[in-house]
Amino acid sequence: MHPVRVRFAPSPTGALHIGGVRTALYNYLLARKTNGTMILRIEDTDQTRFVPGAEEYIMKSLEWVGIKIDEGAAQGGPHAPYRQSERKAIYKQYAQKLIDEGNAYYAFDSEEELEAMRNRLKATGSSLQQYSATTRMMMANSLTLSESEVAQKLAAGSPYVIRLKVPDSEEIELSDLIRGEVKVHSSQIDDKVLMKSDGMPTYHLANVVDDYLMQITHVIRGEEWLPSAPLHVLLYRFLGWEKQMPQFAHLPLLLKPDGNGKLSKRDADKAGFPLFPLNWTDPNTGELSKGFRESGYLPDALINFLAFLGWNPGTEQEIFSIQELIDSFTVERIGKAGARFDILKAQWFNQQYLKARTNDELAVYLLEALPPNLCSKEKAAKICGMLKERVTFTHDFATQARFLFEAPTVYDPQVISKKWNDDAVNVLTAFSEALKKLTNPTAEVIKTTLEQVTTSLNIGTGKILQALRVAVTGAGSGPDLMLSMEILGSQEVITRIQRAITTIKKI
RNA sequence: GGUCCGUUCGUCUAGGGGUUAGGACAUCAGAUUUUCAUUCUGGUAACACGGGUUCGAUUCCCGUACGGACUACCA
Repeated sequence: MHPVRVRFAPSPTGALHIGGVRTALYNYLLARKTNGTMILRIEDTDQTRFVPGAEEYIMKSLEWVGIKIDEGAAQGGPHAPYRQSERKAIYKQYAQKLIDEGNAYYAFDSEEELEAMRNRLKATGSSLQQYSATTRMMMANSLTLSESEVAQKLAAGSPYVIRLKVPDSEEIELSDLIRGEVKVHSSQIDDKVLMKSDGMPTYHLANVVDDYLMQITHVIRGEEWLPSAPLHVLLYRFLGWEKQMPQFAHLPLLLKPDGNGKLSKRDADKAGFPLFPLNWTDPNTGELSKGFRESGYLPDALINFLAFLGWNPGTEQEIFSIQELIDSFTVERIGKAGARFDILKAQWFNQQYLKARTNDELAVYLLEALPPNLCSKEKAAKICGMLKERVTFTHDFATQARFLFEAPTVYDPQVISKKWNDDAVNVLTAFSEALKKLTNPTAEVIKTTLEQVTTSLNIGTGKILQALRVAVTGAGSGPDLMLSMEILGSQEVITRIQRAITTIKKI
């Protein structure tokens, strides 16, 4: 396949939704697979929805998940600027071309007039309440007004928009890589606003102009754009760019985990999982939205999970590195139906990736949760090695390792009532005595020591193991006890056993 | 309402005119681990419905139902 030029084009109106991350991912995979170019274009044409920090957030998020941008607002490139607000003059020029050639027109209607038009149409029982071929001649625009009236209004600075003059009766065909041929009749499309009264273009114009100018070969975007894709085809045609029109691929939506509909923040909050890559605090409301990173997910696990929501390689392999995804990705294997977001599956992926990390890599997650200088790197790596089979999230290391740094203050009452008895106390007493004779014993040595004690007292090791565990850790279950005691050190183990014997007696 | 898109186990999905409809997550049972977790083995579980076409349809066609997206001077 020839090198593609693809773009991810978010608008900086808030945190980057996980669905957006998947769109970016599919674009990225295709770019890398074909040795093509990945472009990040900031679509900030809506000044009213601008949110400070959102653009930086998007960039940081993509960086975290490992999607590297070749051309974009931050890295520049041959088609700079990559921020639409900085390309205002460019759009204006093409809007003018459309007007000059009779494919667009000025419209001066106020909001109230538009509202009145829609109500009028509604009252007649019309199925469409649109500014279109059937209604445009009843409105205030350069089609109905005389040339001098229009010139006068323009000169007087009356607010206006530029609308596309959609042909009234024509079948518009478009070919989608995922859905095949899609046909829409032009009567269903309204005379979309191309330039807003503030001088900014709308998405429709800006997107077509930029995709052409930036030589985009494939437009991979969410399914919500499918209904307006025929409009974009029209725009390419009127601008004389039909031969250079990119190929379209409209991705299936990410759906709510239960019930139906597009996945939203509400659903995520309700089900208690994040919906954004990184933590995000809304500058206006101060509301904090949890990120996958802060919730303990690994970026490559998240990417693997996301890649499989709407795409699959056709083999039985489930775990894919980003490079493997790049190698096996094809748009042909993208599905058509929306995919439910199943956080349990994401957790499983995370667990698999955590297990595959080296102990040294994992040590970072433990260390960052601990007070400085409490634990050496080597010790942290050892602890993580012991714990890695039992964790789902990065923060699990710290919570599960807690007993190694803090002696228990409470003891699991269930274990005590079932397993704490004279035999246990006898073994523990003798065991701690035996430990005193050892220096830095390994798990192996500790184990044989314990077995020697139990055999000499003629008590099964299994009978008292739970008691030992509860004495040392406070809990009835946990990681390998012998290894835990090795890490704790014999002195600490002795102290804990003795404390347990005296405190539990009182209960 | 209209337009467009979609529909295989609970979920993500493979498959495709004749298959014991395959895998993964979840779930259940057993084994291992003298705990829990991990791991292993096994089980339950799906072609939305109705018509065609055909010797045969889950697969192709048409409807119906259901679901979704869109229907802004938002993207």
